[in-house]
Amino acid sequence: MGHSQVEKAKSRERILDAAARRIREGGFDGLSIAELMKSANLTHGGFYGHFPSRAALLAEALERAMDRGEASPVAAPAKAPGSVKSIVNSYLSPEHRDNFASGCAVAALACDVARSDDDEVRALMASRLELSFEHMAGAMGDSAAARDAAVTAWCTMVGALALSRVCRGRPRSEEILRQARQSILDLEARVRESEAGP
Amino acid sequence: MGHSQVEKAKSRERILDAAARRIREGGFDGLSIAELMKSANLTHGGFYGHFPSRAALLAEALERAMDRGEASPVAAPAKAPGSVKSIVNSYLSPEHRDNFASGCAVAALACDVARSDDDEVRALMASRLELSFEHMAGAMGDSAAARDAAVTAWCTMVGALALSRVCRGRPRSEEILRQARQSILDLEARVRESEAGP
DNA sequence: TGTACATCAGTGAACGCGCGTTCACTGATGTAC
DNA sequence: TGTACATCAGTGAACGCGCGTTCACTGATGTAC
Repeated sequence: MGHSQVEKAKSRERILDAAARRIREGGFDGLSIAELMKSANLTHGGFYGHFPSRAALLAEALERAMDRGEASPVAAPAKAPGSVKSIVNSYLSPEHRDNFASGCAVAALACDVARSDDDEVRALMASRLELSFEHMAGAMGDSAAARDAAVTAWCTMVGALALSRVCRGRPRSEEILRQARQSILDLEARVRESEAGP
Repeated sequence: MGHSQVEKAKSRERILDAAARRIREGGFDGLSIAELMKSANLTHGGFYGHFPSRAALLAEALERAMDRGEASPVAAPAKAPGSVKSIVNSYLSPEHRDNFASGCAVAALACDVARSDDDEVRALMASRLELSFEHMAGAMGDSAAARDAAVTAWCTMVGALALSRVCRGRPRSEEILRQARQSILDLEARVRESEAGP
């Protein structure tokens, strides 16, 4: 191939998209440069023409994973606010549970990021979480109570998706999703009541 | 050293305890046989006198991690039931957040187990989760509503601890713990009301 | 338009390293007499 | 009690392997004239 900046940029995008999917499937440790480059139709040696190191790629791939995907908590704020019901119905669905690669990066990687020594990586997820909290607070009415409830709702959603995945193949897996959906809708109802009250 | 069955069993315990701590700190991928054996004051070659493979150790280490530790959701059922307040106060504390090695294995490893191909590993966490749900249901009054709420409470606790760890060092980290504690206490209050009602 | 040259994205062999695992050996302990 | 032997938990060198990373090279494309 010749030296087209456009072509090079496209290669970089392919690598980054593949990495963003792969870390959600297999965690940070599950990604190897050779496999990654192969899945982007390149050979491993070319990697360092695009990224300075594996660690630098992982940080960028996490960012991409958090910005992409229908179920991403961060993709949502860009869209119309949506109802709490539509949020929990898509987030806490069997489809999202079964689809790691294009699902929520927080649910897929929270444990990995939690124990990461890399401050950049933790800061990145922490800042995207703030956007997710805001988005949920908006869907709940944007009151003070809504902003508090949004944090709980996110904890419940992330925990429920992870536990539901652990239990996949058992009836409990669906029960977890259903319970969490209902609890968050109840939570919203109480927030709205307190809003309407004195 | 001579061939004392007792001494060998003690070595095995040291290896297993060290492994149970290490996987909670660094995930399954963060454990290497050589480092593990060194931390148990042994050399790496002796490992296979105790376990048939790394994978077999990981399964046993996860089991141990889930059975041990003050904050473990599974250690709790063995103790007196305890109040919901005492459970959330210890589980959702900064101390638990900062202590991976002896903390809850679910919060530390849910993402890793969720994506594990090893059915044995997922089945193990799934079965211990059932005990945890039962324990929480008991603390909430053991009604039908309590059993439902227990599932939500666990999702919230696990999610909150993981997200709080991601945000460590930021004010948000403590806010997450506080919000989750309060929400679970609110949840319990509503369960008790429904119990006392018609 | 056609030729000569420069650029540089991508190639693939090679590196040092740490990993999980194997195995011949060691030497302290328990047992037999 | 003392000696000779058997046991076997633990040792440490060695293995093949895949990893992240480096680098001399290739060859298609863009540019200059």
